[in-house]
Amino acid sequence: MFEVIKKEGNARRGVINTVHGTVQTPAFMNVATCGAIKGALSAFDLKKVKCQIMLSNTYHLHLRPGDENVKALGGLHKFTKWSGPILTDSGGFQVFSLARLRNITEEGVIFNSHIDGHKIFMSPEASMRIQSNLGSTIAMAFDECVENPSPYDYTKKSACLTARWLKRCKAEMERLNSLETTINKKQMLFGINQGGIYKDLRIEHMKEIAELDLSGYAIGGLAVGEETEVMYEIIDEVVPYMPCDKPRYLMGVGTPANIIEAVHRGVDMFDCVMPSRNARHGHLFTWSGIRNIMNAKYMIDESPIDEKCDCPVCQNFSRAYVRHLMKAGEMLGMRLCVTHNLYFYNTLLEKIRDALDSKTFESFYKQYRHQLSVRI
RNA sequence: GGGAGAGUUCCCGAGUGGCCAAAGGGGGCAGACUGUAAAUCUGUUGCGUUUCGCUUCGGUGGUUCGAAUCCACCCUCUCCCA
Repeated sequence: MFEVIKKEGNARRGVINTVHGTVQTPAFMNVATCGAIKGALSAFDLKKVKCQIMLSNTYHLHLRPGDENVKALGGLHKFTKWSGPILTDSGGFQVFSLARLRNITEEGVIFNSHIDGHKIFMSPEASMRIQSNLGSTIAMAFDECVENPSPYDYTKKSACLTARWLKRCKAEMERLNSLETTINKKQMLFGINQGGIYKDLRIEHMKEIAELDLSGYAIGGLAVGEETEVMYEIIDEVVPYMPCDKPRYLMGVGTPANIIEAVHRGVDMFDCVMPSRNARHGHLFTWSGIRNIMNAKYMIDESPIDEKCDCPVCQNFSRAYVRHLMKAGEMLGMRLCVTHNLYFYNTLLEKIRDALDSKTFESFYKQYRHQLSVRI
C-alpha cells in the first residue's frame, strides 16, 4: 500500500499504491469539494496541472446530487471522469465550519444544511456509507474538529469521542467493503488525530488510533486559529507517534511555506483550498513570492505571471491580460489563475520529491522556506 | 417662439435651511483568505499641519447667524406645444 523510498532527516519520499493508481509522496491533493475544482476546472484540466490525487467532500456530495445517485451513476470516478485516486473528506470539518446550530452526541451530529436549512444527521456509519457510495480511493474518518484554542477539558472530551468514532468508522468500512454491491471494495480508511493545541492530548490520541492499523493517518484540527509556530510544534510532537509505514496527511494545510516546513517534519500528504480560492481572488503564488495580479502595477505588464513557471498560462498569457480578465469579471480570468496556482502547488511538491530523490531537500528547504511567502 | 423639468463628489444617484465633505450603488485603490456556505469578505476613495481647518453640490450675485437646499439673473441639457 505505502512505501517509504528515501528519507532525509525527518522528510520522507514515498509511494502510495491504490486501485486507482499510484501517488508519489510528498503529494498535494487538489480540492474539488463538489466534484469540480472551483474556477471551472474539470478532470481533464487536472491532468494539465500535474494533479496526482483529487479531494472531494462527503457532506457536499451527500446533499447534492446525493451519494446514492452518484453510486447509481457508477461512482465518483465515472461521474467526474477523474480516473486517478480520490480522497473524500468525511464531513467532520463541515460540522466544525458551517454548523452554528449543531448538536453533537455520542451517536453523531445533527446540524442544518447550508443549502436549505433542513436537519441532517451525520455519524461515523453514515459518513462511511456515503463515502462507500461515492467509491473514493481513500475515505477519511468522521471526526470532530475543534477550533483553536479550545478549553483543555472540551478538547480532551472531543478527542476521546473522535477516537471512539474512529473504531466505528473502521468496523463500518470493513462491513461495506465486504458487500457485493460496493463500488470500491478496497476503499482505504485514514484515521484523524485530534487534541487541539495540547501536546499530551495529541500524543495520547495518536498512540490510541495508531493501534487500529489503518491505511494512513492524518493530523486534523490544525490551521484553525492557532499560530503557525504552534502548528509546527504540534506536528513535531505528533509525528514520532505516527506509524512509519503509513502515509501521514496534514489536513487543510496550507501555504507553500507551511508545506515545506511540514515535509521537513515528516508529513507526506496535503490538501488546501488556498491555491484555488486565492487564485479566484487574484492572489497568485510564484517562485519569487506572492503576487496580487489585480494590482494596478500590472496594467501594461507584458511578462508572464511567473517567469520561472512553465504552466500553460505563464507560457501564453501576460500579467496585463490576466489582470484585465480578472478586473472585467471574465470567467477565463479565474480559470487561468486557478490553473496557474494548482500547477504551482503540484510543481512545488514535485520539486520537493526531486530534492528528496537527490538528497538535496535540506538545501531546497533553506532556499524556499521563506522566499515563497514574500509579497511581490 | 411658448410650456415643463433637470444640472450633486470619478460615474449613477439620495439629500430641499444647521445633525452634510454630503446616504446608497457602481467604478477605482488596497487588504484578507489554510480538511471551500467564499467569482466572497473587509478597509479606503475632495485637500491639508487630521479629535481640527480649508475647498466642494452648473455659473454669478443675493437673503440668512448659517445655503447643495431659499431668491434673481445667466449657462447647459431633456421633454411637450408651435
